[in-house]
Amino acid sequence: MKSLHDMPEGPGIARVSLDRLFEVAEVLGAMMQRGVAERGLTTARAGVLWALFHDGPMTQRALAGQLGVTPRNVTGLLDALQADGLVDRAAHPTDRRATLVALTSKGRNVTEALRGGRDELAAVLFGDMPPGRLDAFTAGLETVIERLRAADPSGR
Amino acid sequence: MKSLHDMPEGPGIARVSLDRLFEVAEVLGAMMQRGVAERGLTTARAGVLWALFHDGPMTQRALAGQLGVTPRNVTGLLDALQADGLVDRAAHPTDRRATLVALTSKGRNVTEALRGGRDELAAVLFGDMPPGRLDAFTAGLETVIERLRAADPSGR
DNA sequence: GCTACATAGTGAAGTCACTTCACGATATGC
DNA sequence: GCATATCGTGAAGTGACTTCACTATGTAGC
Repeated sequence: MKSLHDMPEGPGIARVSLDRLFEVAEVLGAMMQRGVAERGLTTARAGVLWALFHDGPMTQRALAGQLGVTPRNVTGLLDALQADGLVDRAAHPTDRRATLVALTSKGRNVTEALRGGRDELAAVLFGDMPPGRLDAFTAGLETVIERLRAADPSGR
Repeated sequence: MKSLHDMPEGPGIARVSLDRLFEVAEVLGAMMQRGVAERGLTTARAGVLWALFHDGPMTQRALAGQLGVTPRNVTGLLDALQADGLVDRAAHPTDRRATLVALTSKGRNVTEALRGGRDELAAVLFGDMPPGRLDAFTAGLETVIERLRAADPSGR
């Protein structure tokens, strides 16, 4: 009676592919962290800027939901971003408990620079890849994402 | 004079691909963290076990080099792993300054379970993919890794 | 053999991302 | 008008890191 674990060397090619995937995740994470640090940010703080950039001003609670972290954590991240003049906390027009968080113009500039960096990286990585191959590759990534989310009940 | 940043929507498909790559990195990271937490570990501690599992007993300094962190940090990680009975610190046979770190049998069992989980995940993700497609996908990943490392002077 | 210098591990102190819990201020349903 | 849910934040704690200083030991060079 052979189970998965009895295989002499595991699932072979599939295992190598997964290892490559982990490797990409690691190197990409390191690269992003470095890019973001160059602009005086951390990945968590950059995530806040990114969310505000894409979805506009928001309540701290909404931001917490968007980022998948606790509201308390958002408070801390915003304290730092506000100290750097990248975001602004304003009174909510109708709910006096809430604060509306928005990017300052400086914050918008920084985030646009971040986006520029991402686009440059995309060009370096994929710019010369023939469309057919790139599409296939991206489809593969999407399949992986899908199955990963399906396999993980903690889904987000 | 058009530069990359003047493009109305950026590099298009390439940008989407990179976003998918980030998404994979994120979801995969979350999944690994969850899998490892199920066995009472953290990703950093699991990394230590993994290194010892693959390369055998090692000096703390060597471990630090392998993991790309400071020796001081390794001390802390090992303290936790030792408290859980997963690793063992023994005197180095020839250098009395150094300690030789090795997996205990419990540590080996846990690490083998981790490996089993990885193999199962690999099977779920790639088990049913036709070899040709899988090879192409993995080659794509390797190209990405290569270029990422080339683009990052901090290379590891 | 002894001095000079490099190296192995760790204490002390600090940063950053995160959490849970408690609490005051406000909104809201009935 | 009052009970109750919700918004943000103080307090306290964890885990992964870092740098710096220090002790104990190895290793050259003379």
